[in-house]
Amino acid sequence: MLPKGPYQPQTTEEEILDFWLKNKFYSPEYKSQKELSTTNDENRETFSIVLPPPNANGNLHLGHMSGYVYQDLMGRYYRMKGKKVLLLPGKDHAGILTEVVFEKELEKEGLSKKSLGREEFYKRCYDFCIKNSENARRQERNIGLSADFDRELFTLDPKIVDEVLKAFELMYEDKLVYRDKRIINWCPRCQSALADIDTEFKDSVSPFFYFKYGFLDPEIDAIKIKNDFSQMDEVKWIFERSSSPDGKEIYPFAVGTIDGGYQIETGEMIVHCIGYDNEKLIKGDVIVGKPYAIMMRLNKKFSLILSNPKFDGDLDKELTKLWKVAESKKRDAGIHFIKFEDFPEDKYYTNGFVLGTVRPETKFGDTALAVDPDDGRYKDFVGKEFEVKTLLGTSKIKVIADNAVDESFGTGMVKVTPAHSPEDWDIAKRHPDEAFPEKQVIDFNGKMNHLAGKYEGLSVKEARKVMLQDMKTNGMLVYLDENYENRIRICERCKHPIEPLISYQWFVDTEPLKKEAKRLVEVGLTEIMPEGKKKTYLQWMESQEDWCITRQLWWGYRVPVWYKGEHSQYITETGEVKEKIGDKVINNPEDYEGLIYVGHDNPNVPQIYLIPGKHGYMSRKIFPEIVEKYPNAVTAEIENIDEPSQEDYANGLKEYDLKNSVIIAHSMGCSAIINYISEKNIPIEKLVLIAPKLIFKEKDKAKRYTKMLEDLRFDKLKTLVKELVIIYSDNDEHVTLEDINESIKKQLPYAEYALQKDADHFATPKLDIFPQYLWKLLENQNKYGEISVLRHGETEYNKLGKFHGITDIELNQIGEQQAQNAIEKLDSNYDVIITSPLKRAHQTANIVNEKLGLEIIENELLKERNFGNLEGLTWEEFTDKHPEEASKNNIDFQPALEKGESIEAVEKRVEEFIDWLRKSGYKNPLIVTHAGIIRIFERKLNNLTPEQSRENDPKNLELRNYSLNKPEWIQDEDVLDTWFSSGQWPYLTLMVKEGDFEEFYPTQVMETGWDILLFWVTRMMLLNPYRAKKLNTDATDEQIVPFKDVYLHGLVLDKNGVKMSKSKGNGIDPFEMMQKYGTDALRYSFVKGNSAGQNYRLYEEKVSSNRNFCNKIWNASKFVLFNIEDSADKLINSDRSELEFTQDDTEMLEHIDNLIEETTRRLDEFKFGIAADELYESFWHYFADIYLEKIKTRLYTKDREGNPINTSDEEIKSRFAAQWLILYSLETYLKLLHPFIPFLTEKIWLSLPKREEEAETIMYSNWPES
RNA sequence: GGGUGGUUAGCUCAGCUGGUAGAGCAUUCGCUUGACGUGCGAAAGGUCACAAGUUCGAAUCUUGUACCACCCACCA
Repeated sequence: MLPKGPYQPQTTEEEILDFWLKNKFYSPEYKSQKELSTTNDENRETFSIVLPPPNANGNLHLGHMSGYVYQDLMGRYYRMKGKKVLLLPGKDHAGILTEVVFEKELEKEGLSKKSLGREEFYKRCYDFCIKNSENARRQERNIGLSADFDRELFTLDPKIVDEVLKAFELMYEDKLVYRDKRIINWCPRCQSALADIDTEFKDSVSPFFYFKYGFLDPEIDAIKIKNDFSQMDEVKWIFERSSSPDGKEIYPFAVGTIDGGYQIETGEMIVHCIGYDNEKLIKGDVIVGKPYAIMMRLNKKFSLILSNPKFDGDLDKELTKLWKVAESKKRDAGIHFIKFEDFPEDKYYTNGFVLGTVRPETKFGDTALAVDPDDGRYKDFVGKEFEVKTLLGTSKIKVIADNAVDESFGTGMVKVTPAHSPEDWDIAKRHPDEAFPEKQVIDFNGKMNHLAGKYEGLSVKEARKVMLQDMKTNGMLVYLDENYENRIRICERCKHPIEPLISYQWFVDTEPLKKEAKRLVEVGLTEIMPEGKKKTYLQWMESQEDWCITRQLWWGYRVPVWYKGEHSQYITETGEVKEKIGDKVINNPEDYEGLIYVGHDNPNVPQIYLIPGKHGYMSRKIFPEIVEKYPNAVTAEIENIDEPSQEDYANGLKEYDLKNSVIIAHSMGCSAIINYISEKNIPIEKLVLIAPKLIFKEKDKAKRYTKMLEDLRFDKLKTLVKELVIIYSDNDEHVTLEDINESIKKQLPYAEYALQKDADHFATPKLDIFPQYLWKLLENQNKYGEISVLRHGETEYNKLGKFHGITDIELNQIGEQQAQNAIEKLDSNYDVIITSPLKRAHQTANIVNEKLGLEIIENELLKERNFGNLEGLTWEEFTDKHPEEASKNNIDFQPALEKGESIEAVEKRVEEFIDWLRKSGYKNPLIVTHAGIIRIFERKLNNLTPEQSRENDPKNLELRNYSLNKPEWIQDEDVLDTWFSSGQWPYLTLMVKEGDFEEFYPTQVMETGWDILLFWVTRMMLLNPYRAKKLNTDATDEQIVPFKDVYLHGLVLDKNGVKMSKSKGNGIDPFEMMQKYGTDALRYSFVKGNSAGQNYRLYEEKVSSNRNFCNKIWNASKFVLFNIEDSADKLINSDRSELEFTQDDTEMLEHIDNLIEETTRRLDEFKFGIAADELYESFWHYFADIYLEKIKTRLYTKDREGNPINTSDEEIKSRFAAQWLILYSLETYLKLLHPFIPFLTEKIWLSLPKREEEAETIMYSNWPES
C-alpha cells in the first residue's frame, strides 16, 4: 500500500536509489530472478552507451544532466526489452582547463607550478581531480543514472594512459603522427600551443597603422582634391539622391555630384553633407557648402565632406556619426577621414607602398608583399623585388599576387609575415617558388627578439607604442586609424592574447583518417541525428587540417617520445625556427633518424626479464628485490617450475618479447634461455647468468657442465648477446675455479664475470652476494660515476648566524673537530679531492685528507655565493633591513642584494663545474664546498625545486652523493591534447575490462550535445575505427565504427533563450530543482516535447507542471491499489480472455494497445519528446480523467450510506473485469513511463501484486507488447 | 564568404510518411465530502512569417523572399 497524501519525492527517491544500488541492478552482468529462472541469456543482445565524461574537476550542471537523462532513458528502455545494457561512466582530466584551475588553487596556498616540480604537481592535481569528482559522482547516482559505476574510469587511470600512449606509438609507426614545424596558436602566458578550439575571440579597438613601405601613393588624388578645395569658401553642388542605397533610411547627409561634374580618374566624386536639414535634401536642391574634410578609402575612392555654412553644431561629432553609418553599411576599414586642417601632404604623401596593419611589430618578419592578382594598381609591381625603407634601415622585398588578398580592403596590399600570421603562412606555402624563409621576430615569451633590432626585448605592446613614435618622426606613418575594430584571438582559459608562432610540435596526419570517417557516415554505418548535423560533420571532414596534438603543459599524458640528448627549439640569426637534438640540428625529417624513440617505456632502462631456475629459488628471493628497484622487470612464468623441461621454458618464454632486453637467468634458467635465444635468433642487450653450474652437483654431472660450457653455442651467443655476465660460486669440489675461469676466458673473452669464494650452498648461493654487483650491472649509463659532496666545518660566522659568502673565515675549533670526526664516515675509494678555495673548505679538505692521502685540487667555481652588502650581517640585522625578504626566507632566489652575485650566476657557475667534472675523467671525486653550492647540486643533480633544496639544507660535514650521469634518452616535456584521449574514449573504456570490447563494441548510441559534435564526435570517428582495425585487421566496417547512432540533444537555455552560464548567473541549479520538485519531474522536463538537436528552454514552471504529473500518477495508483486490494491474488492469476469487458473496457484496452505500439515506435526512432508527450496525455487525460471516472461506480462496494452495492453475480463479474483492467493498465503505464520517470514508477511497481513471470524490479520487467 | 536551424494560441514549444490545428504555462467561468485543489469540469484564444508552385486537398512537399538564432572560415 502506498502512504496517503501527495507524492513525496525526496524520501521515495532515497529509498529506491538505495534499493537499486544495493542490488547492483546497473551492472550488465546482473541477472534478474526472472532471467535466472528462464533460459540462459548468454546470447542476449547488448546495448551499450559510453557516457561522455564530464570534467573531473567540477560539478555537474544542467547540460550534463540532460545528457544523462537521455542516455539513461535509452538504457532503461533497452534493459526492459531484454538487452544486456551497459552505460559506461567516466571522468575527463580536461587538460588545460584543469591545469589553469589548479594553478589558481595553488596560488591561494602561495605555491606555484614550478615550485612544486612536475611530479608533485601532477600528484596533487590528480588528487584534486579525484576529490572534486566525488561530488559529480554522487550527483550522477542521485539523478538515477543507471550506469555501471563499478566500471567507472578516469582518463588518467593507468590502464587508460597505457592505451592512449599506445595509440601514439601505433600512429607513429604508421606515420600518422609526425613531428614538424608549423604556425600554431601560442599562449605566452600558458607557454603552450593551443588548438583553434582552445582559443576564442575578443572584440577590440586597436590602432590600425597605414604606413609606407617604398613607392606607390594612391593618396595622390586626395592631395589633388584637397588642393582643389581647401582654399574655397563655398562650392555649389546638385543634390542627387536622398536615401540610402537600399532605399530605406534617410541619412542626415546625402550623396550627390558636384555642380559641374567634378571628375577624378575613376569616375564621379562622391560628396557627403553635414549640417543640412533632411527635408531639403529629400526634395533635391542645389546646396552651397564649405569643403571641410575628405573621406578617403585607400582603394582610390574619395568623398568630399561638405558642411553647411550655417550649421552651428559640432562638425567633428557629425563627422564621427557619418563614419559610423558609412562603416555599418559595409565593413570597410579602408575608410578614414582627414580634415583639411590635419592634412600635411607635403610630409606624408610621397612615393611608397602603403600598407595597413594592426600589428606593425611583425613587420620585421615580412618576407614579401602580396596583392590581389586582379588589382590593376599594383599589376606592374608583381614579381619584382624592391628595396624599401624600413624602421631598421632598408631591405629588399618582393611583390607577389595571391587571391587571399582583397583588393578593396585597406590598401589592397598586404605584408606577408609567415611566422606570425596563419594566413600569411598559407600564402607563403602557396608560393614555394619565392622560397620564403620564415622570419620569427617574436619569441616564445611574447617579446621582440634580435631581429627586431633596437626593439629587441620589448613586449609586443611596448614595441608597437615605440614604433608608432618612430614611424611618426621618420615619416613612415601615413595615417593612424584609432578606432579600428577587430577581433583578437585570446586563450580560452587565461584570456591572454594569442601569438601565432612557428613551432615544432607533434601532429596527426588526419587525411586518411578523415577519409575513412567520412565514408563510414556516408554509407550509413554511423547515423547522425538530427539529419541536418550530418552535413556539418561531413564538411568538417573535408576542411580540417592536420591536428596539433602536443600541449606544453604538465597535466595530461606525457608524450611517449624520447630524444637522444637535450632537445630544444630556438630562433636562428636569420629568424628561422630550428630544433636541436643533442648537438644535431634538424634540417629535414630524415634528420630525426635515430634521435627519436617512441614508446612509453623508458628507453634508458631496457626491459629486464628474470628467468627463474628450477624450484624458482632466485625468483622467490632476489627477483622480487630486482622488481622493486626496476619496476619494468618481469619475472617469466614457467609451468612446472619444480620439474621444468626445456619445453616448459620455451612455452613460458614465448609470451615475452625478449628482443634487445636485459635477461637475468638463474641456474637451470641459464641453459634454457641460451637454448631459446640461440634457436630463435633473438638479439639480447645484456645476459646475466647466475650460478649456471649449480644444477650439477655430482662429479660426472660437473664434467658434463664443463662440456656444456663448451657446447653452449658460444659462437652463436657472441653474435646475439652484446654483453654477457656470469656470476657463479666456486666451492664445487669437483670443478676447480681455475677450470671454470680458464674455460670462460677461452670461450668468452668478452664476458664479464664475478667470482664468489664463499657461497655456502650450491643451489642457493648466498643471496647477499649479488645485489650490489647486480645493481651496478643494470645501470645503463655508468659513464661518469658518482661524486660525494661534503660541506665544510663550522666557523665563527656560522656560530653567530652571520651571512658569509666570500668572506674568508677559518674554521673554529668545533669546525676542526667536526672534520676530524667525519674522517671515519668516509669511504676510501675516492680518486681526488676538489675543494672551494675559501679557507673553511680547504681546511676541511686538508683534515679529512689526513687519512685519505689524495691530491687536493682547488676550483674557483665551488666558491660560496657572494652576498655583497649582506656579508657579515646577522640574521636579525638582515630581518630589520629587509623584513619582507626575511619573512619569505627566500634569500636564495630574490635577495635584497645591491651588490653580490645573483642566484642565476651561481647556478651557471655550478653547471659549469659539473660540466668540467664530467670531462675531467675523475670517477669518484670528493668535493668540499658550501651550503649554497650544495643546494644548487640538489637542484641540478637531484631535481629538487628551489623550495625543496632550501628545506633540505646540509649541516656541517654532511656528506651527500650524486650521480653525474645524464640519461641518454630524454623524454619530451609535452603532454597530449585532451581530445586525443577522449577521441578514443569508446575504444579505451571497453579495452580496460577483459571481454568488454568483444561484447560491447561498437556501442549503439553516442548521445551528446550538438555543440560538441565537431570537437568530440568527429575525433572519435577519426581514431576509434583506426584502433579497432589495428586490433583486428579482418574487422568489417560494421565492427570498427565506435557507435551506430549519434543522437545530439539540444542545449539547455534559460527562460529567455540565453545559454546558461555561471558568469551570466542565469543558471538553474539542477539539484535545487530536484530538491524542490523531485528528480523525476526534472528528468521529465528535459525530455517532454523536445526534439533532437533543438535547444530548449528550461524554467521552473515546466518542472513544477511535471511534478504535478508525477503526483497524478501517484494518486491514480493509490486509487487503483485501494480498489483491487480485496482480489489482488485472484487478479494476477486471471486470464484476460475469461473476463467480461464492457464497451468502456474495450476502448481502454484498445487505447492501451495503441499507446504501447506508439511509445515503442517513438522510442525506437529516437522521438523521445513525442513519446513523453503522448504518455502524459494518455495517462492523465484518458486513463485518469475518463476511464477511471467512468468505472468508479463499478468498483465501489458500498454506497454513501454504507450499504453494500454491486452484489449481484453480474455486477461482481463486471467489477472484477474493471479491477483487472485498471491493474493491467497501471502496470503497463508504469513500464512505459519507467524510462522517463524511474523512481516513482519503481516505487509503485514494488507495491503492486507481483506476477510470477515478472522481475523483482521494474528495471528488468518485461516491456509491454500490444 | 560558406553552412545549419528557426518563424505555429499571450508566453514556451510539439506536430512535417499532406486530409478540417495540439500541449504546458497564463487567462475567463464553474466545482467543498469517497485517488488527487500539485485537483475536476468547461471556455476563450491561431487565415501555422510572406509569396509562388505541386495537389481534389499544404502548417506539412518544391522554389523564392524577409526576419531571428547559431556554427565554420576570414578580418592584412
